[in-house]
Amino acid sequence: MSDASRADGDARPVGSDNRQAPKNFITGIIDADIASGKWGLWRADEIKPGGGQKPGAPKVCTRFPPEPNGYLHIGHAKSICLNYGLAAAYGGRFNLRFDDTNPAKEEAEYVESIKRDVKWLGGDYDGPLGGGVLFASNYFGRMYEFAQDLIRKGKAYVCDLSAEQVAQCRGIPQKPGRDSPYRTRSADESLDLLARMKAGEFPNGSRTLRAKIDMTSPNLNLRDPVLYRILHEEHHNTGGEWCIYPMYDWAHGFEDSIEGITHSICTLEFENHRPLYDWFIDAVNEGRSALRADASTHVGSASRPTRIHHPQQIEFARLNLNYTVLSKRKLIDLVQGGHVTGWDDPRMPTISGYRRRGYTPEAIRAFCDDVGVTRVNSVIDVGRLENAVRDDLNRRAPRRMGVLNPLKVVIENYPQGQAEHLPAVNNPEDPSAGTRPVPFSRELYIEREDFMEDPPKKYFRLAPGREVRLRSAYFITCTGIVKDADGNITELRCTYDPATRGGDSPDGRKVKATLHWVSAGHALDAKVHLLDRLFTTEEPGKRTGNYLDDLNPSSLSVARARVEPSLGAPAPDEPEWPDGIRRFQFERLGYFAIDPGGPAATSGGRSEAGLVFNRTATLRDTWAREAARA
RNA sequence: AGGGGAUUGGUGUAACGGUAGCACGACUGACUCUGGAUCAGUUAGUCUAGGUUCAAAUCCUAGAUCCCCUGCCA
Repeated sequence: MSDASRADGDARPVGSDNRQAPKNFITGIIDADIASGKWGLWRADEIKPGGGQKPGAPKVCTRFPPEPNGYLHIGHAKSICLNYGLAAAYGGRFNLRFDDTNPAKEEAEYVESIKRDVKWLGGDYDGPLGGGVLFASNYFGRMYEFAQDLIRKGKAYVCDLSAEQVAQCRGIPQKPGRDSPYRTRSADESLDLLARMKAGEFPNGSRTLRAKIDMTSPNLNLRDPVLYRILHEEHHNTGGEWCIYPMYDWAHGFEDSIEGITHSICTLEFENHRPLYDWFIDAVNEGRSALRADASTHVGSASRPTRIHHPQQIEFARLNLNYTVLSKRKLIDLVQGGHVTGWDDPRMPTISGYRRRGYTPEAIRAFCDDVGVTRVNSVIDVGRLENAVRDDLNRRAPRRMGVLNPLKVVIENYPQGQAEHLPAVNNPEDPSAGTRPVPFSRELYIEREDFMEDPPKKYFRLAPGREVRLRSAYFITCTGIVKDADGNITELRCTYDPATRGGDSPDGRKVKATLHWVSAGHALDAKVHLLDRLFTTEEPGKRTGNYLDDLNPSSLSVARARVEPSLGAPAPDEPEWPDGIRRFQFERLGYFAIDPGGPAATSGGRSEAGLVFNRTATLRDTWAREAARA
């Protein structure tokens, strides 16, 4: 669906770049539907002005239907990419619809965060392919009419049983349930009671409206499911208008029906619900006249309305990641328990967390394409996500130098008080990125780990008497070590070879290592958040039953770094990132993004702390692997 | 008296009766002013047992294992 290799960095949404959606079993179903003409063709009057659908092309409509009761996470990203990507690949329509049927748990704040995250990811819900932002609550009136219709048809009844009694009557999978004593209540009485439930005459939990299906069905969802419950609760959209709210199962299929969704894509656990959704639509359609081909002019009549649209539900396996928790409950616990700083903590697997950490939407889309879409429960190695962001940033992120753990180096033969600016390549993957001047002087900092007094054989970096290259600068040779009273190395004395200016030796002599560095007098102070995985085990909680036991105590450590001065303000040749987040590769260290702060950030905001970076990902480090093996 | 799904290298995913392929990882090597990147190569798989067929990952039978379903959550 997306082209993660796009280098121009513009903000085109997923899939609008004419690439085919990755093939999977869902595209197979859609292709077959198109071949059979199942969903018909776009009519001109169905396409909004400027819409991306073509009249006469086969109709494909998808949607992303989140409940606004939390922030979106990487699992939702898979669904967004899938649904938007399908609409894009087939010239269809994509709706963002909030499933806001439970005001007790939903908040407007979440609506805003979800819109932002979907858009950032490329789900362009109000662009050419988008059907806009929609709400289930906008359909409450029609759903209520459908409920009345079922009551009149003898297919639903108001039940006075308590929640416990309903559960009791439902039975267990191996045993049939029992009918509610209210199952035979007259339609007129149910209609009256439902109206009074809606008006708020009864307390929460006192009655429900239930479908009259089959209390002996092996599918528990068909044992007279609850359609409406009484909830005296203010709704973010409808206010106090309703004292009853539809259950998800009752509402969801109608939401898709009303919006003309053709392919209603959801996760595997809803497969058992599909017969119920089909039953609801069929129950409404019973006795109605068929849609005609010229449906635009066919409105039916009051006594015999036309049938409602019957979407096709398709289930796929949700995303699972190792070293990660994705259940909404656990994410809420992490936030409310103070184990992270908020929903957008850069260690969180939320879209806003990844954004703040420096991940790009292109990388997340590439990852979603990469893992594919199937009906098989699987666990994806989180390393693949990390690789996706490395892969994207390697091509696009400008290189800079920063020293996380500084060790002072004095170049003894470099004139005191002198400084020069050496050109450094901005991106070896992209020659057009040019160069930038980097100041060099007598006193420098290098990474403490880049020096060893007594190095093992495979250690290539600086050591007494050894010559290495300073990236884009000079060859230097270590001539002395300065230690404090405790024997800690506090400073290195080196000499440089003026003939190697720029990093090349005219005599062809080789060095085995190139080090990053900064000029002590020119470098900027920066705070760097070194972020690591939030959990130390592949399946958090597997061992003890409590996932919090597997929290990684060192998921966040803070480094006081020294970085090159070009980082202070956006350089003119710095790439423009559509989301405004400045991302870099610190040479030999990894990818880092300037922390944009966030509503939940209590520390780490730029204003109070100066320059703050979040480490997006480390570079692959074969030396670390080698060292660990020894 | 249960019902619904799923099973291909370490991981993920193709192959829809006709050469088991791709990606990631791992391992070798080359190259390199990032121990990065890149390039070349190696590695390793059809849940089990029967059956149908010239031919089975694919069809049939039996079994195994895993996931989902007993909210007035979604």
